[in-house]
Amino acid sequence: MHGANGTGSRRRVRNGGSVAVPINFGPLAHWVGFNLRMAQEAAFQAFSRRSQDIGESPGRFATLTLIARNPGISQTELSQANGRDKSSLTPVVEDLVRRGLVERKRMDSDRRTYSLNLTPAGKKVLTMMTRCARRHERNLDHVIGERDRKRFIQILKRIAAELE
Amino acid sequence: MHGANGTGSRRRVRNGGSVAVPINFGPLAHWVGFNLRMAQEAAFQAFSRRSQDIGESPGRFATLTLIARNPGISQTELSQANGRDKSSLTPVVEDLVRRGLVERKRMDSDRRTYSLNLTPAGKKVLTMMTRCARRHERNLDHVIGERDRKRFIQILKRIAAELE
DNA sequence: AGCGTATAGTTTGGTATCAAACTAAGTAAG
DNA sequence: CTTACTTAGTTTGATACCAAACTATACGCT
Repeated sequence: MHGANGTGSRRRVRNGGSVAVPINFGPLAHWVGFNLRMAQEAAFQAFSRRSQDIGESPGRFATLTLIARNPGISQTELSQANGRDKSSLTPVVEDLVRRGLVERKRMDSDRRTYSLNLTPAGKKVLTMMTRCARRHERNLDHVIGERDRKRFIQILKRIAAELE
Repeated sequence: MHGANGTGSRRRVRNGGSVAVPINFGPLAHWVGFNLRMAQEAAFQAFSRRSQDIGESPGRFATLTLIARNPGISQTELSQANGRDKSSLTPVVEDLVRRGLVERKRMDSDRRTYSLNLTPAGKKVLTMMTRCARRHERNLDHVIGERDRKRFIQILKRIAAELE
C-alpha cells in the first residue's frame, strides 16, 4: 500500500510540533513536461512583477520587440513568430494602436493585410521594457549558470521546433 | 536604419518567386524567458493532442497524479504543489467528483478542509493517462538527448524554486 | 468577366487562469 | 467566553488565450 493513509490529516507530529508531510510528486518529479510548466510559470511571474513597475504587461514585450525588428510585419506573421493564434492578436494590436505605440496601415499590394510599425512613443516604451527584461535575464542567467546557459537555450529551441 | 523598410511588403523576389523574409527575433532569440515560453507551449500542445485520444484534458493529469501519490491531500496543498491558485482548483475538483474519479470528504480534525482521494475509476483513468504521458516523455527525451536530460530538468527545477 | 478557392483579419463562444472579496471554521489571548 | 486574527475553500470579475465561423479581399482557371 505504499504506506499511504487515505484518510485523516496529512500532518505528522515531529519535534513536538505538527509538521506538513512533504508532497510526493511521483513520476512528475522527473518528467520534463511538468517541470517545464513550473519553470515557465515562475519565470513569467518574476518578469510580470518587474514589468508592472513600468506599467506594461509582459505579453506586450515580445510583440513590441518583433514589430521593432521586423518593420511592416503583418499580424499573421507576428502571431506565428510569437506562437499565438492570430485571433489573440486583434485586441492586443487594437490596444497598442489606441495608446499610440504602434502604427498600422493597410498594404497597397494586398488590401487585406496590415503593416505594423512602432511609433516613436512605442520605441521609447520598448527601450524601457528591454532594460527591464535584461535585468530579468541576468537574474535567470545567474540561476542557470553561465556554463549551461547556451546548451539550455538550444534544447528549448529544439523542443519548440521539433514538436511543431 | 538596420536596412529596415518600414513600409511595403515584407517579401522579396528570389529564385523567380516571392519568398517570405525570415523573422528577425532580435534579443528574443537568445533570451531564456521567450524560449521557455515557446518550448512549454509546444510541449503542452503535443501532450494535448495525445491526451485527447483518451478524452481527458492535460490539466487533469498532474492533478490526478498528485492525489494518487498523496492520498487525503487538501485542495490548498494540491493547488500549491500544482503551481496554481487554489481558486482555480474549485471547478476542477467539482468536475472530477461529479464524474466519479475523485472522492472528497470533510476532515474530522478540521471541518474546513477537504480530504481528496482517487476512486477506483479515477485510478483507472490515471493509469491510461500515465501511459499516454510516458509516450510523450519518451518523445521529449528523444528531442533533448539522454546525455543532457538530467541536467536540463535540474535547471528547470532551480528556476521554479529560486524565482519563488 | 465569372467562378471557386485561398488568405488576412475579426468576431464569437468557450476554457483556464488569477486576484480580491467573501464565508465558515479554527485558534489564541485576555 | 469573547474578541481578534488566521486559514480552507468558494465566488466574482477580469484577462488571456484558442478554435471555428465569418467578412473582405486576392488569386487562378476557364
